[in-house]
Amino acid sequence: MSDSFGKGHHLHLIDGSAYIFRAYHALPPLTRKSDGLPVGAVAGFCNILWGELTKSGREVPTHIAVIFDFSSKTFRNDIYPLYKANRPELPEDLRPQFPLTRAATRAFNVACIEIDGFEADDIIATLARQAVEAGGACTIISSDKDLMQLVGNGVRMRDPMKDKTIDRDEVIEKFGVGPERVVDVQALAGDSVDNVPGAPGIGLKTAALLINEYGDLETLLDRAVEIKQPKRREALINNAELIRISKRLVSLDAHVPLDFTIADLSVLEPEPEALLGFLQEMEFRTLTRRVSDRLQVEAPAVAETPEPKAAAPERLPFDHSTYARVSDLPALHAWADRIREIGHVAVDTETTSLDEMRAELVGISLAVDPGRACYIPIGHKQGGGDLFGSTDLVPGQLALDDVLAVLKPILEDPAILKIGQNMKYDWKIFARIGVTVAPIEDTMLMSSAMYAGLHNHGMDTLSETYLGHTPIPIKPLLGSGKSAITFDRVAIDDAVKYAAEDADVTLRLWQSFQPNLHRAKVTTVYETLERPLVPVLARMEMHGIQVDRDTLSRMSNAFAQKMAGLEDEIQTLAGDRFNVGSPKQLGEVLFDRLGLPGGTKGKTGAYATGADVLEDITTLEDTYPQGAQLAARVLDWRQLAKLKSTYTDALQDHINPETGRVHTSYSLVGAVTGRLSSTDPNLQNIPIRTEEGRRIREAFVAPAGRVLVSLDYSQIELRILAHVADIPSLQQAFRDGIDIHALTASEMFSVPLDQMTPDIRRRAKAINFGVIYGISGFGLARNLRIPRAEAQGFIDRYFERFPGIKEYMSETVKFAQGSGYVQTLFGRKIHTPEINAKGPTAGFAKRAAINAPIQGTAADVIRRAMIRMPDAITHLDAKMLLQVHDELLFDVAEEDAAELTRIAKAVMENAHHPVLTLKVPLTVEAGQGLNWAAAH
DNA sequence: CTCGTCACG
DNA sequence: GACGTACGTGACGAGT
Repeated sequence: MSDSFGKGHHLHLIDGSAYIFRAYHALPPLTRKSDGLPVGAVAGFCNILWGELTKSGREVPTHIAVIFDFSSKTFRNDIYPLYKANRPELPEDLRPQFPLTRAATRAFNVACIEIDGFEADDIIATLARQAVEAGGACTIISSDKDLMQLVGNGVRMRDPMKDKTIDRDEVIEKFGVGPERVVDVQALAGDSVDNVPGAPGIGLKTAALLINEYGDLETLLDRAVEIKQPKRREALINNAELIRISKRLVSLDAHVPLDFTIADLSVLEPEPEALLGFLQEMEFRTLTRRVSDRLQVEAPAVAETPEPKAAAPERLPFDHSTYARVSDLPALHAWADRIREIGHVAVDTETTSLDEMRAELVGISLAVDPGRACYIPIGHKQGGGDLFGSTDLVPGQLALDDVLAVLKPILEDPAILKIGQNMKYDWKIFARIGVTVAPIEDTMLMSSAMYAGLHNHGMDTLSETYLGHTPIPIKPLLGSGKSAITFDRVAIDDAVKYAAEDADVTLRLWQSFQPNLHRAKVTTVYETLERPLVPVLARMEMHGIQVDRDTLSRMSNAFAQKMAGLEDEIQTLAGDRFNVGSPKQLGEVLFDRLGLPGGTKGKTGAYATGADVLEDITTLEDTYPQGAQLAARVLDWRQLAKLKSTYTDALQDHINPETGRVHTSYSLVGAVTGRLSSTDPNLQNIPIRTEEGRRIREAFVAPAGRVLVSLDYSQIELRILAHVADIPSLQQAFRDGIDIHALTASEMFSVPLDQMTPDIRRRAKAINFGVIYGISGFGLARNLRIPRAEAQGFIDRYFERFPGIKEYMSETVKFAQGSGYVQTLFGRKIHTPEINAKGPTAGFAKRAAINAPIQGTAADVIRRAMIRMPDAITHLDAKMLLQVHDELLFDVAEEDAAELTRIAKAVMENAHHPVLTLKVPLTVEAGQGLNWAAAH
């Protein structure tokens, strides 16, 4: 501990107010159980602060402080009374938490600083300056752009949420100028959130442009008359005083009088009693446990303190040395006995591959109580991973058959719960050796039901977030790259620790999640939409779909030839050889060499060359014939390159040599809305929109004597929208089976249905989709390639015709802002932690919040259909193969095709019953054929 | 390992 | 006359 500050020392300054707001908006409104005191923001604040204090790495501070705003009135209000005048009122349940966050900071034994008349940012500026002048380093932990002017000369920032360092480069990326000119740019651009006026009509982009051209703000104002654009010139000349005031508002005061020195801020260990006392008073169970765990480890003297122990008696630290290795049958039977006694067990399998269809079982781990877990090695091999690793088994392992003789009855026992993290994986591994695991619990799915939108649901995240424990990483065991080994080459002693810990973590997560599932009111979601889908998906994946290698291979060759031809043409047009697949090189050819207009560089400094850009260039035939042709060829080449690399080439590699079929893997938690996602390979994005791409579906075939049947929901999201937004005319149209886009067009543009033109219908269709996505004038304008004003006109008229839509949108956003989540009609929750953010993030969050209930309800509907499907079609020779969001694909014996279509259609159309009655019918369209293209 | 691009609903 | 925007995904090649 140091009582000075200077060279070699490192000061961390935490922007406390920012923490509070992030914490408040990121968490559901938590209250203290005993008296209902709102403490959500305090809880989040403590979690972030504790994370910051226990962070390990090279950037460990020697000195630290949390800085807060004292009040909303500061010296800036004397300069400009309207400063921050349009800030929304503080939420009622947040205000009382402010003093608590100060108390929390002190409880963690961290200096807590606030000074009347100054913003936290000024104090941070002052301390950062002093730190650098004393020869030390300073890291500001905040993502506030107003602090970016301080970066440089030994001062850096770190965004605590993204854990991203903000250095000079990031500042330039954000403001277009270095830190020393940031205030000039801010003074010009103003800030609507803080009510800094700036120059009217000048935004960040223009401001940076001007400052870069003239050097600094004063020079710019002096020479404003030279500016060519009349609007800009007038804006600067007429508002010079306002701009200077703005600069004073955004400039931080680095000379705030302080009654302490940096030396007083040295890092101190928390006093266990004070800290645990505070946390217990707040009734933060998890954090109390986590802190007491940690302090016991680091400060053994505290272990005797009886208080914290009593607070979390059930919590055991993770101790890898207690995990058992099971090498003989008596030991295995002892574990089996304990499992039968308590009726549940956490299970995890270790294998040689992440691909369940090729993975070989290496071992099984079991956990029965927290801290009580074992690993049963079965397939570990000799030879530690060198190239000539033998195929001899390591001695001292039980044989698979002997293990299964004991475990199969347990794994299939309807009275014993099998708990896993991502159970679909283990289910498939066991299924391949003849064991059908049931009933199951899955901590990953529980997390997804409770916390979708807040974080991912991997075991590491869950363990860190809810157990305060970082599991042993797999990387050091397996290595990486060329020298990577498979799990069967891992030393058994290491494997025991790693594998048993996974089961232990899973068990503890399950215990901690159980009560929360009810509290979050998502038990039904978990039990009816998540858990039962596991065996359904596992069977679909294992069955796979037949893909014809020859068809793909022929297409690959044809594509390669066409591409070579196009490449020649492109090189000729360009006058030089370059890599057509490189967007960077292509951009240089188009915009530098050929001098085409419209070249815009993105933030990485590369020209944008996306399809929309290239399409615009193709229209310049008269002025730039060469460039227009080149762009057209590149578009063709790109399409072929995509089809070849992603589909015709890659799919061949995914044909399983044993089954001759392609086995995708669905993720139940990949999408926050509840949609599935598909990987390795992704079979949910096989081409269909272009004729050339569509032919790839001809390679997905039915075996001899069978056919593929495709059933897809017609307009399911629009139907759900018509229901939730309660639009009678749209609902009636769906009931009458009228073309919904044509009807929309007719209502909006007052064109009778029998006089509808394809173009008007196309526009209405774009608007209908836009609404589902949280429409904006900008987005629609870009999609339809029409002026923004016209697009806005369409939207206005749409809202006029269908007022329920606007109401739904604002109600949904309002709900999200109040609660932090939105819900589907089946109760699935999707959290929206960014909904109260400021800036462009808010726009994203709002649109996502509008879309999620619609997309999510549709996802729930097809999940329900899939779960019911197997029982509905048992009497038929048919298999469900694929799901593509609103489509199910079946493989069925020819003679059963008609019956399957009838039944599966009925299951899908009634999937929402009985829990939900919609004011619109759900309809399903069917097709069948010998391949997927023909079935659609 | 990130970015740009593009395939799907 | 721009803070910046349609929603949700996964895979590939290029380039760092």
